[in-house]
Amino acid sequence: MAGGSFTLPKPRPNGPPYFSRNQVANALHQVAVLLELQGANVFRVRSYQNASRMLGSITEDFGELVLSGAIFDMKGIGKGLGSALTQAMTEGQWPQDWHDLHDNTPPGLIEMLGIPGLGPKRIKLMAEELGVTTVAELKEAATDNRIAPMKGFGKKSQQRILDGIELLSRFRARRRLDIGLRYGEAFQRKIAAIDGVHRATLAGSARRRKETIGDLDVVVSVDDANHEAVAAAILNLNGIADVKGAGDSKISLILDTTIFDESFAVGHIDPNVLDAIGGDDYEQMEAGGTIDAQVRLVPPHVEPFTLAYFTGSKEHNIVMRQRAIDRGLKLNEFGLIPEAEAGELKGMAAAAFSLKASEEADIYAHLDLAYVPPELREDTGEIDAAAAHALPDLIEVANVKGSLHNHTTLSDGEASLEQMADTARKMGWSWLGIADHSPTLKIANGASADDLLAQGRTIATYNQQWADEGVDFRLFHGVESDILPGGRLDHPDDVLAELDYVVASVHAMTKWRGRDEVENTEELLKVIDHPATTVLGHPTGRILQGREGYEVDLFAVLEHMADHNEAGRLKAIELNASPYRLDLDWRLCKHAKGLGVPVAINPDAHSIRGLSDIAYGVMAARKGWIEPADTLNALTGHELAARLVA
DNA sequence: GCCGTTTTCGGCCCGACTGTTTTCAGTCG
Repeated sequence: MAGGSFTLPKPRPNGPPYFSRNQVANALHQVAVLLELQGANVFRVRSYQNASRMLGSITEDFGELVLSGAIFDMKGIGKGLGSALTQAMTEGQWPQDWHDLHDNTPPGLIEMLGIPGLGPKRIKLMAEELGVTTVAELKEAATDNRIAPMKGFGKKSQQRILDGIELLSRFRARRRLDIGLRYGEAFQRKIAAIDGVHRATLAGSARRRKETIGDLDVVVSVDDANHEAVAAAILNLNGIADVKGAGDSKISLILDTTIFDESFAVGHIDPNVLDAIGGDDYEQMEAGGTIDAQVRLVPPHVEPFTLAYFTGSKEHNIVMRQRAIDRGLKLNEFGLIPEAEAGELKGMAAAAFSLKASEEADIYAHLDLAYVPPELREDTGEIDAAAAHALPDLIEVANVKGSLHNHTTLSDGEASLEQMADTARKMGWSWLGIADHSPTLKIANGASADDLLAQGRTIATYNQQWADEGVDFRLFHGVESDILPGGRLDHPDDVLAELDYVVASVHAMTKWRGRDEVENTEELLKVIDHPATTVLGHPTGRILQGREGYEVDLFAVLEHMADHNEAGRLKAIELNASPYRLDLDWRLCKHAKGLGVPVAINPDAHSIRGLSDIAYGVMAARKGWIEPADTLNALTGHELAARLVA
């Protein structure tokens, strides 16, 4: 989750506290992975993972939590982890055995975990028996037929490892949300159209709207009488490159682009960004390609349980099951079964005694919970909120009235000001913000101050025209200003004063990625302090599956922005809606919301088509617990104008 | 490693599938 290499974070120079919450969560995650590879007790591993995830979802000031000792009261933090974290935060030292774990684990083994079908046990065994410590050595061992003869392995395992290494190098095993959804929805539609299918639903991480998707899950409800025929029809669909396995209730297969009836075109990304992340290679990776899919066939009365089960997340399911156990019930993919009645029966047989559910909501109701939208099912507090009937009323695309960060032909956009405004109106928006690039970003044809001011005069003319005609639409005029050294903006103050707002963004990625978290964070705090800055654009600069963002303590940045907002100065954080970015990460949205920092969901559109990327931004915002009132997008043009002046 | 008003020890979610076995371990979600 937190970016950076797989090494324990270095303490900041001016502690205590010596580490940011990001860094601690990251360190805990690393230790969990390393312990797994050492063959440690799985429950011990889980406690590190739980602690790491918990840190990502708390809203309290983490440094204070540790320094005051309140950390020991957090669920999932006991004596061991509590004192380890306290020592780290107050003295700047990770426990010695965490360092030892790193020293004793070749990095290649961590990489091997990304190979499908390989887990910690078998990686450890191969390292011990064959001495392989890198993916390259593993490939060599498989090619030399040294893996198949090992106990517990065989020809098929060996081949699967070779295939997995190939996959790892091509896709890093996951696809972006937009790509995964396109495959998933195409596949789901084809299955739904088969005779005898009651319902086909896309489940898994695609339904939860994760920013990347490992494989697709489709839950299909079908009467027993049609089960076999439907299974056969699915295997005959176009778009299936390979069938990996077909059991009674589960079909595993690989889809390729022939699943699409129309031609497969990928989304748009700035050419300059594309170049920076490998250009053709990156495009090829996403255009050509395959995705794994699993189909589960179940009878209709079982389907809600199966759908809930395969929507996950795994962590959410674990908490749900525990809640069921507390009520004398057993929850699985077949039902919610009273322990006493089912006795020794298992699986579908026990499901005959299940409580009834015709929709997922019934399952939650049986457990005294409000229905939890799929996006929230990550075990980051949604169960407690559902128990208290305090779940957020999540934002929807229909709530969006406009967006602030969009480009025109004045810099590197494909569409004119008029075309962008026209499209926004057709989408039902009542306002649109134009923020073209600033002069320093030459590669994106950054506009000069004169051209920018001329654009402003054009916008004023249009706004007057619409007002005269009684049209409920207006343009806001801003700029996407590069953040220059020292946290300065890219135009003189008198030019900035002419604008409605400024989106301040980092583009000098090489420089920013070469620096540490402390320096980067300080620069951002400075640019936020500039009176003209309204929105912090794509806050980490990450490109999903392309490059990591620069190191930054976004918790500190958000807290700083919160101070400004409390003093009445609007400082919003962007959730860049491009499916290539989705930056701010959804995991931090909830934190922004808790601090009262408005979220600006921005398509960063470089074309009229780019405006529709708002949908992905809304998906990520929903995942981050965002309600309409937490955003700038749900404001009317009139309301936004008032906020920008204040 | 965490947790606990039936507990400070002995649990910790659950089942399917695969490939390897001949009753099961590993992986996955």
